[in-house]
Amino acid sequence: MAKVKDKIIKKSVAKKMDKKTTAKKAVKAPTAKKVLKEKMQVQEEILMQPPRGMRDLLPGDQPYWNQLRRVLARVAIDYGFQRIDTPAVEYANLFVRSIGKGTDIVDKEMYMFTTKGGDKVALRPELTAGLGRAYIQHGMNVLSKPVKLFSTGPVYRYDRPQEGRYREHFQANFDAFGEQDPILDAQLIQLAHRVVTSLGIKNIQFQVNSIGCPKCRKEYQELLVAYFESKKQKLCLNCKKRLEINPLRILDCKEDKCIQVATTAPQSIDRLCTECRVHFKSLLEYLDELDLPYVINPRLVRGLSYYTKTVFEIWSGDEEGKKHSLGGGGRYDHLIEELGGEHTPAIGFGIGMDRIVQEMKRVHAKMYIEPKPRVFLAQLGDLAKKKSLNVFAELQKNGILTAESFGRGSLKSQLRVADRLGVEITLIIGQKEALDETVIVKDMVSGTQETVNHERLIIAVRKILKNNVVVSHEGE
RNA sequence: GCGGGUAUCGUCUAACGGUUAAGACAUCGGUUUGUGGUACCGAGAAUUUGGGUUCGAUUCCCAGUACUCGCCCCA
Repeated sequence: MAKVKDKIIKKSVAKKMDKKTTAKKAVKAPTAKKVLKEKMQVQEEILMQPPRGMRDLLPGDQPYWNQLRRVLARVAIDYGFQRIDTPAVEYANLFVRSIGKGTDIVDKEMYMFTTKGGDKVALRPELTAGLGRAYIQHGMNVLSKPVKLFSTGPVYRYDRPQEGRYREHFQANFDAFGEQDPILDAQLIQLAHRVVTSLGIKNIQFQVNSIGCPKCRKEYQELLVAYFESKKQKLCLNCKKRLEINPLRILDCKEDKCIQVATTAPQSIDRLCTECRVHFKSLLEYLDELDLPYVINPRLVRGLSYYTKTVFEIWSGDEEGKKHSLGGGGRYDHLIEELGGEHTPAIGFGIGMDRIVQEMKRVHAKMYIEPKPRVFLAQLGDLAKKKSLNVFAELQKNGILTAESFGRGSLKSQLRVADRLGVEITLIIGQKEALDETVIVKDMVSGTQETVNHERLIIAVRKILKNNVVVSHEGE
């Protein structure tokens, strides 16, 4: 924490001060003290760590994230989804209306605050609501249907952090507006499947269910409440409360006794109205046709109240039989209407990017590694140092990715860095070369080097790189 | 929000209640100043915070914090 770092600074500065005071005179002591004090104050203020549940995505993790981003972007194009970005902050009411009162997300887990202007706003707990808002606001209903939107970004939930569960996490959303045909449902599941499998994640399972439309769900819910009322004594404390607020979620309870009660409870898929039953049936037919790994889970409910008909989740299983939820979604045929738009059937799903990355690591998935520089530029002496910035820019302009360590003085230490980076060529500019307008081109593999004029530099570099590529291809 | 576990350099690990808190890896510098590797030398770098017990706490006790596991919930 902050005080740890204070100590560190205190200690190191104190030590340095000792050295200085003994070596020279105590002239600089007051400045050092002042610097120390300022540093301590700053570190106290910022605590040297982000708030609870927030974390950094460090460079070491980025190859996984890059791979994921690339796959998402590619799949979005393939399936005709267009990118959209909406703000992380929206009016709180948007989420209260869409996700629904009585859900934990809204009641317990939403970051809400009042702005200086007095607006009640919230950090988005999911992406769909904002997309719906944008859809209405920008009149996307006039676009040809379905309107397919793809979005990624941070979402926020005030949870207790755990592994794979953060207060800020990243979701990717695919949503299709304006089409009620169940083939869209199937296509979206296919898309989700494509995303995870092209990342190398295996042992995927989809769970699907239908929770009906408002009409048949109401009848079902009444039936369910009646059933649970009769068995109320056997339910856990939480579920007794749920009976009042959100009875569907009792089906989802993990308590043994509730599971027992729930297994014999009436199932929503048995109580669907004709329209919903037909919809669900044809979805299943499509899924069978696609040969996707799915099971029907009659107890799958989902925590957001805007869902209708189809709901589904993506799970992956590990060797120990543990299952990890990667994402989920469903149909929300009435959300746009509830937000004040015209009747627009829609379906969408979100995946947790953090959890996907977690899975990628677990299965040692392929990562996307940025191209590495194959050339290093070393300089020696003041004049060469000045020249080197231009040479560097020249190389970049010609598409030659170049590394450097301009801050280092000795040629030896620069070559050491070059060696560690595994570059194939090191360019050396010393005092003499700077005056002659030449550069030493050193082949790091053979160790040979030649001095070339500036004009011939790019050609010389390209020649060596080209030869190396041929060699390495033959080697493979 | 509730319960359990854990906490030492950047990382991984050591230290009968008494050490100058040790080592490895990594980082930086050097081995006569314009050439990589190895080797060798050197430097910086930690007891999560606050209390208590004790002559003395990294070590024992209590609390806070963070991480972690299970619940709740979810992605």
